Amino acid sequence: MGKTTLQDVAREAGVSLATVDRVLNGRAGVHARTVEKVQAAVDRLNYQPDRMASRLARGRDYRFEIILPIGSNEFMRVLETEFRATAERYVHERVLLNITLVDVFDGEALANALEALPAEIDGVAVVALDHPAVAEAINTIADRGIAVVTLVSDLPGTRRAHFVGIDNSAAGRTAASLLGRFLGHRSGKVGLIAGSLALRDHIERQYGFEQVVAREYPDLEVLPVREGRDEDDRVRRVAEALLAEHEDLVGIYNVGAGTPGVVTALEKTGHTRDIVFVAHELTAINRRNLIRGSIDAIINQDPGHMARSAARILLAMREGMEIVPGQERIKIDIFIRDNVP
Amino acid sequence: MGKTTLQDVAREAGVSLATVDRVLNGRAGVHARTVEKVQAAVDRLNYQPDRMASRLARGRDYRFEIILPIGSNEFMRVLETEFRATAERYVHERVLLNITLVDVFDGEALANALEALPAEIDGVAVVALDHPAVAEAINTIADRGIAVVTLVSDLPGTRRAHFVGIDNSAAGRTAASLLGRFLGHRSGKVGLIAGSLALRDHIERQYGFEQVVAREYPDLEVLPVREGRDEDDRVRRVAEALLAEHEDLVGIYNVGAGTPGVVTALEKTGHTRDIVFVAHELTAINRRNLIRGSIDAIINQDPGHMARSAARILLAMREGMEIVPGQERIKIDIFIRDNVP
DNA sequence: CTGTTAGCGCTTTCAA
DNA sequence: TTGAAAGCGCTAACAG
Repeated sequence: MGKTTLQDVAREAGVSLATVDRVLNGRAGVHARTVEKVQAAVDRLNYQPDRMASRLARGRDYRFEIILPIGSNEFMRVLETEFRATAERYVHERVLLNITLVDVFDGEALANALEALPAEIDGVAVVALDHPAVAEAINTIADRGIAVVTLVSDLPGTRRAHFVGIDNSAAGRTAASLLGRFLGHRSGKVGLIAGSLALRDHIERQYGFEQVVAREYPDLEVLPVREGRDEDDRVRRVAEALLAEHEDLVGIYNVGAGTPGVVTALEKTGHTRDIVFVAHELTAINRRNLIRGSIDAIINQDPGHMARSAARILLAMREGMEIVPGQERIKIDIFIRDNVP
Repeated sequence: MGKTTLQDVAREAGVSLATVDRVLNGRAGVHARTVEKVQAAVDRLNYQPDRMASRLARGRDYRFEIILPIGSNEFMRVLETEFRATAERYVHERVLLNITLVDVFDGEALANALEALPAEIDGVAVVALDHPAVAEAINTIADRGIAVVTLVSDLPGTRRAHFVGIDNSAAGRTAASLLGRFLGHRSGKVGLIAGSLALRDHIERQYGFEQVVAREYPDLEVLPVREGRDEDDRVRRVAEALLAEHEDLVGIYNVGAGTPGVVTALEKTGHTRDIVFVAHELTAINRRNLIRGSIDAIINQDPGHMARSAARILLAMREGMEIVPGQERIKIDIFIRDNVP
């Protein structure tokens, strides 16, 4: 029961309301002995603060910064839209979400954006590139007392408090399973296209994929990964090269964005039926291609879920809720032709 | 901005706080002309109530009833656990979730349980059987002013306010796609086992399944559905019969619960490798069998998500938020051997 | 039918 | 270093 209130604690500790508030919120200027007395009372009564009341009384807004990749990557655009929707919902609860777009493929730029953040902000969610400058920037602002949450692509080893995203190794393993089973033990080569080898989520997917192919589908040969920068056109050229160079290509796994590029390549060369193509992220464009049959399966991370989770975690950390640092795993959805929403 | 408060509206309308509160919460005893004045002021100022403040001030608890099937159906037990967890989280927000277990396969019993609900409760979530008595009971309590939400299995045509669950036709279609593609165009018979033909979710899955097989996999013959009552033992016997009667059986789709029964049948007859088996609900037991290879794919509805959604909707309806009556679609998750969590 | 008033549990000046 | 008191936006008696 949330029955015990601040009042009860104050009485029990023999101090005033304000003092209890001070120790509970770690505000300075309280005698060590008093702190202890209050702590003891809190424990004894098993006091649980009422967040509704506290938010009401505070009046001030929370400010969070969301840093997303700029560019044509459709998934990121959807994610942005979801964050805007989340922001709207939260506006009535006194929390402000500000969205900033930066070039994530440029480590220095990302690091600068991070360090340029005003000191008053309460937290930041960022799609992180695996670059030394970025890691350093994250540590810097984390030390400044800002809660940092990595989004989509993690940066373990830094002092980020949380990661919100899918289990990318599992996603890669799933891609391999799907591709392998859809192929029905045909043998041949499989091409992999990633956005960048400095994007940890892509690398993890690749590892997961290769691991399952090695174990379960030894008749398949995984070609060396190529980079497509998550841009349709660049990805298309990579796919075309793959198709031209390997006549025994039986499958393609697009690890990152730019799926329409692969579709174009497949269509132009007339390979939509005989090459199994597994992609990521269900966007409007991918959805259409899935239904038309140019994509065999899509492995998805739900952008709405991610945006809401990130906002919730950022807020929870600021409100002093007990958040176990670590990660919030967003579930993987799989779409095949007949279950697209 | 949620800047405008009740005060502002009161001033603008030239009435008191209490009167605004009355019209906003639809309480009786307000002159029609006053109501209009207030409404006008609300519209003019685009007033948005502050739910935190209102919950704080109200003090009273909301009471919701959750009615779930009793029995060994593991998915339902997990759903129950999730509801208990949700209840715990909500206790600090002044909402009480009470869980009642009934035999859902017994329409009369379910209807009685529904009608026996105390009049003071604010809402109920129920896994509905497609039975006339149940439909009537739902209408009765809905007319009594209680918000009714159907869970997992819907009952359209009644005055239930909302349905929380997956798109079961899509689930059935997905099962067919997976089974068909995993079979790689082998031909033969496919057996379907449902819990009961009076469970609408099972029927919808069956339809979706048959539709895709007819359209995409004409070499597959879908056998008439059989009922397994969602009980492991009964399901096992049905599966054994299927196996014994059709030597050209190539696939099984278990539409409802009782999946361990199918696994046992498959193992005893040595058919774990050559028969493709698609099941529903990722529970601890199913998970193990998936990894061991006795199940080829699992289509899941996330019980945690369902419990949280149901609670949220029930609450939102009571707090007068604008909830579009209809359905809250829970996403379908697909699990295959390499992505089980 | 309508207004006044006292809180809900917490934060935040402002004094002491 | 601590306490008293005034709200935050809303609800709910209780008067009028």
